[in-house]
Amino acid sequence: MKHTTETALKADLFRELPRDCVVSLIEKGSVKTIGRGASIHLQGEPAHSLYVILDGWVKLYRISPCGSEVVISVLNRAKTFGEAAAVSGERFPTSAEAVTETNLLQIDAQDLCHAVEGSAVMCRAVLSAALHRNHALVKHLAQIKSHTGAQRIAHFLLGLCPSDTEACTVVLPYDKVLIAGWLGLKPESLSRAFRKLTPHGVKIVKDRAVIESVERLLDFAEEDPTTSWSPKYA
Amino acid sequence: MKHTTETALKADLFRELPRDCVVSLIEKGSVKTIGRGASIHLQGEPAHSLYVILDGWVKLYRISPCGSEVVISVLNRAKTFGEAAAVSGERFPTSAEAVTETNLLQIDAQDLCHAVEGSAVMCRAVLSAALHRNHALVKHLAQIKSHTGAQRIAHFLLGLCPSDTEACTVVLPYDKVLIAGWLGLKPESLSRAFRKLTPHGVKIVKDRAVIESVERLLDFAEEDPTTSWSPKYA
DNA sequence: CGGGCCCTTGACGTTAGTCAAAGAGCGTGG
DNA sequence: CCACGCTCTTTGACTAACGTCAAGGGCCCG
Repeated sequence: MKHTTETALKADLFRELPRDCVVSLIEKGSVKTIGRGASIHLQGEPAHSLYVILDGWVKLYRISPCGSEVVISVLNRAKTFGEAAAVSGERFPTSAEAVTETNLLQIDAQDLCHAVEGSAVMCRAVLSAALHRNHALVKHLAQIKSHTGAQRIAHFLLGLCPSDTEACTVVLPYDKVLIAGWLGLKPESLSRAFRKLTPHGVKIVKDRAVIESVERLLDFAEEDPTTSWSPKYA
Repeated sequence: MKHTTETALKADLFRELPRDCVVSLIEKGSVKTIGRGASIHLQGEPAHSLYVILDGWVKLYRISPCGSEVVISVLNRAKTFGEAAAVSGERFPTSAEAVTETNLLQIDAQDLCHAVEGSAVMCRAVLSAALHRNHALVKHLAQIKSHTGAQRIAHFLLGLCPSDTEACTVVLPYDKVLIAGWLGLKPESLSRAFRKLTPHGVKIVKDRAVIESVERLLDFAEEDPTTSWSPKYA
């Protein structure tokens, strides 16, 4: 249990809070191990809990009226989800599902509510988490609206690169079906879009991406789609 | 000034709060009238203020690295923006611009911070506003990812309809360039997509949309794009 | 060895963006 | 009052981006 607490303390939601104010909350939670593909909660359900990911990957998604799945967010270790809905007594805006075998810490909404009521810093922490989520959504939305599939992949890969390298090889963190969903593409389109990156110095080998030049990739990622078809740098 | 206060009290952010706790905050704010097309704040600026729209329309948008504008949100009377960034001492995640002549109440971030520190309900209110914004973003993102342009327009129009009618005429709330931006389309595509709604009982006349049957439009809006091209209801 | 599942590829259709042009409203100034 | 210029909107022709359907290869696991 010690280990659980240590991991949970590093969660984005908790890391800036005084330790003692958080530990009691964490220790009220229960740890769950769930298998790949298992559902954690459903969109529209009352938000009975907040979750902290101790290990593994979780996707948040919505099912549209016509039945297709839309990936809203993909989270891993030390990320939390459900906290905003939990404190407000609302319903989950998305469904959540494990995409790998996953260890979760589940904390009761009421416990969180009490903690928030008892402590202004805790309230601020939840607020700050919501703001960051918001910001991430806004950025993602902007990407989807203004970049082509290949450019979105480029951004995705750049996000996986260590910041100070010029050439690097990154491991794709989850399977390509999920990457496609996250980037708003079908798997077939993803596969083709990967190949459009070849002339920009990216090779995909199984679950690895070999990037020749981060700078070159960034140029491509932020290039105006309008200008791309007439490069004539000859 | 009485009138300003009354309008501001109806803002989504304030309406559930005890009146006296809000009035002093509102009265610290200053009213501004700004013209169509004028900038209110820029993305990346420190969030010095929270704004309440007293009258008019405001768009929140981002400029992508390649220079294109992405509309994130379009707001009108009694909506607030900037509050989440203001209380967290962050930077604005978007730029804001008036799309009509607009009256704004501008409230200093520090005043808001003090109010939040002094009152748990106020903190909850900000949190709740952030959550709703979040939810709206998630829904919008899901729409963009899973519906065609014409279907997004259909949803947009349905959102303008009074809830209990079968046939109705709605006025488009702002110009078509902005509607296009909001729905993730170019004006030309919007114009063409409008025409695709004709067989589903929608006519666009100037700035009005005449809807023959709300139910029929809803069917179209939520139909699986896959099945749409072979309806053969003959 | 066989059955899934993931991933890729090809052929084709749909959707939306680009470029160019022209029509419709509207305020201004002659 | 009308001509003019302006912006918003529509249209046409073409292209790029993406989805769909179908097929096949690689891989893991029973």
